[in-house]
Amino acid sequence: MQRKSFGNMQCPIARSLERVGEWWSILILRDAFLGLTRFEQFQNSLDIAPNMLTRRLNALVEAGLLERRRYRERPPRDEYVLTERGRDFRPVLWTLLAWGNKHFVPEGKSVVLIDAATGAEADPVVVDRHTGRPLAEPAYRTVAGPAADERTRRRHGGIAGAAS
Amino acid sequence: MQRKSFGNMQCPIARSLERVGEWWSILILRDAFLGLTRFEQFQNSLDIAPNMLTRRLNALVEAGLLERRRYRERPPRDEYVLTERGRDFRPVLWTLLAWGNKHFVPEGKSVVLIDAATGAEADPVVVDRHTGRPLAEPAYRTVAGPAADERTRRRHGGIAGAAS
DNA sequence: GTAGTCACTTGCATAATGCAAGTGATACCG
DNA sequence: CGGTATCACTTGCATTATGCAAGTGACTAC
Repeated sequence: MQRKSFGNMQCPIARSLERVGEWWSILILRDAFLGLTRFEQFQNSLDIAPNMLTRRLNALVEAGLLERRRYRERPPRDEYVLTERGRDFRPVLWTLLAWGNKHFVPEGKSVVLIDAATGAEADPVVVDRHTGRPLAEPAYRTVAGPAADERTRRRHGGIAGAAS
Repeated sequence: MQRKSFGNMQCPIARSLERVGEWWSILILRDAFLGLTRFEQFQNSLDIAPNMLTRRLNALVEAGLLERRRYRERPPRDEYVLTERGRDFRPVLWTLLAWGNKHFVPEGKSVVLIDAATGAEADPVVVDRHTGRPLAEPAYRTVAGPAADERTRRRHGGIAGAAS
């Protein structure tokens, strides 16, 4: 009985989770954004068992989020650096950070985002790039796209561009 | 050997993952945002085994993301509706959607966000609420907050407001 | 030549996940 | 009244995944 795969679902959220949805994966990415690159650094930071770290790093490399790069020949030592695909994951971390800070830190914030220029705390919001308006219902909603199959189309109202 | 908990880590991302980081949880939330409320609806939509669905729904109720509400007395039947905490999770789904659409849908987009007023496709970006500027490095970065412990402070540069 | 660093692997226990099947209360049809 | 259907689950049991502890191998530093 293997864990059911989300990879063959059409939904882009499901596809994303197929890559980062496992225990530890997102925390590894978080640390990669903080500048960690080496096995030992991740292990110290996360307090994760080495076999788990090996599996997750391999999976993230496999998924194209991290790149394994040799930084020393003898003995052979690799470091793990974010690819473009990996770096594009950053907005997800920002929204997770904001959500966590709002709901799960009763003792006060331990990590905050700041504007490096002013030092002021930043508050991440998701907006539409074109209009600049904050995404919110019902002004914005998800619809089935051009490549949607029957099941997806049934879930959502109509298809993009064909909204009455 | 139980799965290691992220709940006692200070990081708000880890705290968040403690609530939604399990397999299926985020997809259940996705469906809740699409308007699904009942056990059978989730089961049909997700193609998930009923015992798994029971466990995840209970966990999400426990974590305060969903609320169990009786909609019929005899036989007793409950529906699951998003709480405010659950609704606040929406931005995370938007960023996951955008990331998935960019990287994992070679056959074309199946789900897109649209501006309901114009029908135009929306492109989610994360900005600072105060300045409106897109979050990006190095203009914005995470720092240890007021309630940070030693470990957190070591990971990040300094503390908020104390940036030189 | 002993100890330390670094990135792992191996062995084995426990937990999580998953399928299949069953349960119980009720409604609907004939 | 009997049979089928709906709905939200449980229970049983197999298979993975996760995790700790310990070991390995190739060096480097003292």
